[in-house]
Amino acid sequence: MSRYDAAATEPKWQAAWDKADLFLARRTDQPKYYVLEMFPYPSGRIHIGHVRNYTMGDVIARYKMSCGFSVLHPMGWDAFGMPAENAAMASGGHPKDWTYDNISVMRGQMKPLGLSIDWTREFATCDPEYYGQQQALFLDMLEAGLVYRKPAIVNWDPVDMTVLANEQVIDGKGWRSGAEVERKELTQWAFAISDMAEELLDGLKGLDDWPEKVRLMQENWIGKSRGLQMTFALSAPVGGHDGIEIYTTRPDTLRGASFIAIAPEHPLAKALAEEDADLVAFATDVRKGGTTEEALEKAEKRGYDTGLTVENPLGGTLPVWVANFVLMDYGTGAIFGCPAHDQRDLDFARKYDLPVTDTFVALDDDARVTNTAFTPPKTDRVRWIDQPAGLTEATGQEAIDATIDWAEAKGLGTGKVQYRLRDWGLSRQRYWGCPIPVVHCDDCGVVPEAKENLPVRLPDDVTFDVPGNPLDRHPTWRECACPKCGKPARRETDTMDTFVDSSWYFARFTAPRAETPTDVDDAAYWMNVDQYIGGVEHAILHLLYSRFFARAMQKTGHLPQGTEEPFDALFTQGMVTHAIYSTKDDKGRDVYHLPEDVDLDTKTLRATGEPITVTPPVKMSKSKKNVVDPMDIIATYGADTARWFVLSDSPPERDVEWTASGAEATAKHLARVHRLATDIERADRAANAADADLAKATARAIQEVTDGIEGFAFNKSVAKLYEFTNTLHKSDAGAEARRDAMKVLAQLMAPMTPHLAEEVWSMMGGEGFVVNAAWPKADEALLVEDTITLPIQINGKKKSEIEVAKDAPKPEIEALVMQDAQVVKALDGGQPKKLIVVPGRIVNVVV
RNA sequence: GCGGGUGUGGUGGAAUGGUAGACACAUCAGACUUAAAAUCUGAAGGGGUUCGCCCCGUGCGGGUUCGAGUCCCGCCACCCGUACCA
Repeated sequence: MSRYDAAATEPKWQAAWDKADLFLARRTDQPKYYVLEMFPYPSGRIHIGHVRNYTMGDVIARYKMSCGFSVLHPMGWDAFGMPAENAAMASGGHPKDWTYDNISVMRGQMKPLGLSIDWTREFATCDPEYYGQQQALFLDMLEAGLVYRKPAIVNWDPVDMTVLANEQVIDGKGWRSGAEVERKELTQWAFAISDMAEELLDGLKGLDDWPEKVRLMQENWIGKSRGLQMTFALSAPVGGHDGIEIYTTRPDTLRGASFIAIAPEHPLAKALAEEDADLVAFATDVRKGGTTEEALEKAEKRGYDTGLTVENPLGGTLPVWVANFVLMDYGTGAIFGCPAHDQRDLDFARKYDLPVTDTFVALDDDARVTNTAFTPPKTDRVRWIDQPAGLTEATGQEAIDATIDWAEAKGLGTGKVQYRLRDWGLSRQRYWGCPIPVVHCDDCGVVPEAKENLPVRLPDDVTFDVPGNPLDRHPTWRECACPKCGKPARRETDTMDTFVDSSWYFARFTAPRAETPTDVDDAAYWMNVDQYIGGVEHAILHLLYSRFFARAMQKTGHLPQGTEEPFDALFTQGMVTHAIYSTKDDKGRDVYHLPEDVDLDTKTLRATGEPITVTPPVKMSKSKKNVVDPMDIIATYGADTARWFVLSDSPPERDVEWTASGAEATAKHLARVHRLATDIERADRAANAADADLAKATARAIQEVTDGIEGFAFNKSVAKLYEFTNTLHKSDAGAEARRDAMKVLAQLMAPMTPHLAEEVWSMMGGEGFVVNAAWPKADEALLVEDTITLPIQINGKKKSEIEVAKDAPKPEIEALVMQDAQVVKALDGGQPKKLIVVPGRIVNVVV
């Protein structure tokens, strides 16, 4: 008997599929199905997370093909971004070469997986054909008022004189220079996504096939809140200001206000700074550090007393402080602080010795705030102390609404809806991205490039030997003619955020070679994406930006109606994590090592014997070197083993810590299936009584495996396939019955292990390709069981069981239960306190 | 800090509020073999046992229920995101 030879079989079937153009997406009169996995960044080599992601998509794509859909399953490359420039800096090459080389390596690694991808649609976002269309989109969005320029804060490295990504700021210091990073304001292009906040929030309601958690995260990110905007009059006008406009989501706590805090960038703070050197020093000092929300939130809360006061409408005055925790971006850049009911305000008040005034107390507890702010949920009822709107007992939310009404009636302020969502700054001071197609003209100002001049191509002759944007220092690239007046002008040297590239690629796949960003006919046929699959790390930004782009593309005529929500169903797979292995260099910095370079038994580096530090598993990333190359599994055991292996065991939405142990056992199982097929091929046993049992098991397998695929529980489908294989293996049924069951097994395995499935299908005399064969349907009649086993619990613990007819009436079951030896023993002659019969499920006897 | 999630045997995991541990991995035992590999068969949560069974057990502490891995409250640990990593 010959062993199953994956190395020979897999290329054979891949060639056959190619020859038949099996995966070419065609517009037909069948219903269409668009499966998309988030496209990869070409980091160099595929990792196991990719295999997991693309195998899942392939299972769906092949399953839907079998179900009679015309399937679109494309692949491309999210090819712009920082790592290419970092590589150029580190090793002197060119980002373009690095990127295209990586793409070709990764494509070469993906092809052997036998994915049902229409490779004719492949593109990379760094292809001028793609980014040129993106520039056209940008110009249309500019015209439609969806893009504008505004000041934005960036991480500034004062030594390298360059803007840093958040990732490049480590503990508040520049990653290369080590200099303390400052927050600096630059004029940047931004998409007006916050204008669509309400729409984007509202749209979430219809996304029934998205994970609830993703919708929740997006909802919280958009952060709609209703609050009060009001102006506190300054006791004495200063620098042209006679009041401070604040925004608060807790106007109900106005009585507890003990100070006003304004952002260091607030116009009043800036005005005061002109004559106050100490304030300048304070503002400069608190500007140190990175721009992330996390860094800002975790930074020590610090303030500067301006000495100014404002009039409190409830009587008295409040001091005005400049505080580092007030953000100019949100609301009005000014707040009132209520220490009793906000921990941050309380910490601030204790630090600077400001009063703490309770506004409300718990219903059943008069305790006043000391060192922990009292912040019950807004839905809890509390007892109010001298509430401005006159409430005595009410929930926080009721009090907020009442206080806004009260303030509006008294003319103190107005209720206002605010969103946490900020506009999307898209300018990047980097080379390897899509050039922003505008020109700066001394006479005409900012002028859009003419569409006939697109694409604005990146120059190839650039170097990365010094920090900063090579486009900025290129000798000639900036120089151009103003599209409006024709005079010499300068190109914009900023490029676009790479999130722009990934915000419309799904639309481009519907017509990847069109001369316009999309072909509306093709988009109308293929959109929306029926099933989108990707990492949960994209739950907010990428998905929100794509939802915004779909709307923007509709407004600019690039997408048809009905595409506002471009992803009908979303599945977020868990992270593939792995421990990190590191040593220290002579400067005490971490040096990371690949898992294959490490001896885990001795916890040392194989090459040098140096002891390593093992850090608990986190998301695989190239920079931490905690990546595992799936190619060894593919090379050793074949693609089907790799595919089956990543699908089995772990539920797809859960994070998995990667371990390759077990790959061999997977390969053995697939060989066993092949052996079983060989066996069945040769068998000639006559039909017999076991045939019916096998038919039943087959029906159940169809049912359960299909349910698993439909429900993205591939691990359960795999478990059922193991079970069915064991059943078939042990079955005494006749040759024909076993052959029929084996054909079904091949079909059910086909989405997961397509090569082996084709092989077995052809051995069993199946017609054509298994992927084209209609998906098997379970015979309903065979799924029904006549008798069931009913467990008997005594006081909630299982003690016994009885066999009953499926539809046995309750009295009959009760009678049987009362005769059960265990029950008789437990009752000891008495009567049960309670007898609970759940038909078809369980019996509980309470004694 | 904030938002979201996860936690079950040695391991990955299964379980519409209803038999906890399906299905696998690793392990052990047996068959086949001169031997090994491969293959096949079987055992197995932990502890106790008079071999009938009994007790304990789903991160921790409470609660609801005839019945909780599942629902509620309070913790702990880890993961993802936190707007310039992609």
